[in-house]
Amino acid sequence: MPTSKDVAAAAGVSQSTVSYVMSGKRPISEKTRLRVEAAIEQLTYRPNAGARALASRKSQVIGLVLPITPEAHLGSLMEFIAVIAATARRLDHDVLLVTDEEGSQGLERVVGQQLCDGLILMQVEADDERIPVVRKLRVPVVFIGIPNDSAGLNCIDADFARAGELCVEEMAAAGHTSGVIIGWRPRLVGSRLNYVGRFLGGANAAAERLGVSLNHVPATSDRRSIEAAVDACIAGAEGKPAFVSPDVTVLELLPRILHERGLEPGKDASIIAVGPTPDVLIELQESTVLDLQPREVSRRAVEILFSLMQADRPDKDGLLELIPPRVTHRHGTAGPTVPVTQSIH
Amino acid sequence: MPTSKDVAAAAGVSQSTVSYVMSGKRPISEKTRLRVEAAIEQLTYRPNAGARALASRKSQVIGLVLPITPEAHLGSLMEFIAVIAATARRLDHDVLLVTDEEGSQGLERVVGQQLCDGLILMQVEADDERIPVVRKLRVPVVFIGIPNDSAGLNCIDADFARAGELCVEEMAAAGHTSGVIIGWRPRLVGSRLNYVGRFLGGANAAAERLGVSLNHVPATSDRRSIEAAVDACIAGAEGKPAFVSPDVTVLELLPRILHERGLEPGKDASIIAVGPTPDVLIELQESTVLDLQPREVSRRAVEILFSLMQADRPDKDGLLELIPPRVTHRHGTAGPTVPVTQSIH
DNA sequence: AACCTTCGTCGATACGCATCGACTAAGGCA
DNA sequence: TGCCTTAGTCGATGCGTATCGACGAAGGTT
Repeated sequence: MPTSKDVAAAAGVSQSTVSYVMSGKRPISEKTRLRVEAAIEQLTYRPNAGARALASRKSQVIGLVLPITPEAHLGSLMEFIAVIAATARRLDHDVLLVTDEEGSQGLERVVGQQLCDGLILMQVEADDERIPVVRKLRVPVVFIGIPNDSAGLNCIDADFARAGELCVEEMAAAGHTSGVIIGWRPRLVGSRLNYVGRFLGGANAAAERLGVSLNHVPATSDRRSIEAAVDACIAGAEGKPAFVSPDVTVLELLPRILHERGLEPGKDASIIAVGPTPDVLIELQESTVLDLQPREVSRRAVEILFSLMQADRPDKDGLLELIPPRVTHRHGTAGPTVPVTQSIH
Repeated sequence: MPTSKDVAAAAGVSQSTVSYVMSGKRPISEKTRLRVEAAIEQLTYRPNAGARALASRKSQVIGLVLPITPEAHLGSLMEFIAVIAATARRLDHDVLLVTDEEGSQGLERVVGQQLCDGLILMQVEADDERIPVVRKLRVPVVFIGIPNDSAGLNCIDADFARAGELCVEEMAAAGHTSGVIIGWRPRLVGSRLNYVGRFLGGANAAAERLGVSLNHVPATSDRRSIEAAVDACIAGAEGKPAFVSPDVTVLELLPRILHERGLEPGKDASIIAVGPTPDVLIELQESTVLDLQPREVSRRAVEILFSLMQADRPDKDGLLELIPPRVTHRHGTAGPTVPVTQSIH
């Protein structure tokens, strides 16, 4: 493997000049720069990451910490990861995977070894056991998710409370006076991931404010219990019933179930989908869609981390950023149509 | 951050002694070793990864290369990643994520920078464009997936051909003379990921050998087209029909569709599930299940990579390892039951 | 008794890069 | 003309670790 010394020799300059050409931290004459760049090209020189990290005290790597919990939806996790990796690369950094087999010791290890210049923590729980560890770390950390005590921490997430509000506001705007939230799976509802609670909190507040009667049942993959929830809502509804759900299976079944009961979505009843995956969307017509913008959340997480890494004093006050959901009204009858109208509240 | 020098001072030995205590590459007296270990513990010393990599020419990191293609099922990808990361950690290495935004240049970069000691490539296509690049790399590489020309490469995957065979053998053993494979999604069938073809090849060969009449249709998420395939199979079947599918949606719908037609799975018809996810399994009773053992594939990929990394001369002949599927016969009527009988062919 | 081996430790060096200080040449200003 | 600044480059040093050679001590062999 060629070193910067080899490049220097090939270009007829000193090693330090090669370094300054690459970093741009001192002025270099056009002529010299071109010679060095040509030598780099010709030798296909790549700076040795270890040496660079040792000398500069920066690894150019960020750590991505993922607890692989059973309640997590692995597919959506993967989407976050992809965006985080791409964004980091755009900022000339790589991503180290830190799974939580080691528990929070893994964090201490990768930071202690100086493998990472910063961390992004995913699947943050309400009372996350990693928080006390993080507070002692000497590198910036960004949480995706909002723990209960977020003081001094840098957190970002989709604004689930606002999403809950929006669902109810949409209902009210469409003339509904009652609706049901067929929510997340029971094990998720009971978990320490608090976004379920944030969503319901927002929804309930809006329901009270707008005079909408709102029920909530957890989702199951069992058709009969979904049908029971639907029927209860229909029976209890004063006017047209409205259905809110973030669950893939529920969203797939809902149109069929409503159809069997002689209700036409978009006319006799409303469906509001929360953060659906693309394949659900294809079949979900005549509905309102809340996009929770996972890609935007991921992108911002990386951007925040970088701004912290560049800051001189990382002892900031902490930061809480909530990405607002996007509301889309879908019309049409079949095929992978695109949204027709879109309103941003 | 404490360094090995600090540890040495605290223990009253030289820095090199600390190094030898950690590596065990030279004999150290019990007494000295305990003193050094106590100092390490007390200072919470962690060797600097950059310095270690620089001096030893090993980064203790493996690169995981994932093209984030739309046809990939992100959830199952994530399962591979989790197992790979855990296995690597058990072997005292970390995992660097290399997404394919940079294309195959990303491989050259991470290896050129000596960020990784080895690579695992996922989502390997029949005629993968990364292959020529890989052949020039100076680090060991393991492919998960089997390209058409695998000569000199180290490849591992589930044995899809054998899985296809097994499906048909299971049919024949259960007395079926005809069946249908409701396969993967069309965009996957048409993609360059060749496991679909390997599966069908194995199935067709076995069908011919055993005199089973076999059809194949791609899967869709559209219930009507699935029903059409089922009806065609029922109509064309001489005896009881058999249904094979790897698709989540199809497997969820199949029992219901059969039931509507008065057929009872396990009695009047057979369902063979190929590599289903846990949530599908919960509802899939009275069926035969082929576990493609993704965790075993991931684990072996890492193990093979390590054996290559430890080998002195990496210019081996290449290696092709296929993990046999596991066949399970499921009985029972409801709930997350465990398999009752299991046969390994 | 002379010699050889093994054990246990130390000092010195190299790994490849970033960075600081120093130096020269050239230009600006009085 | 003399002084000061800036551009452009080089040499030297340090980052923290692994590893090689050397060395004394202890034990074993003839």
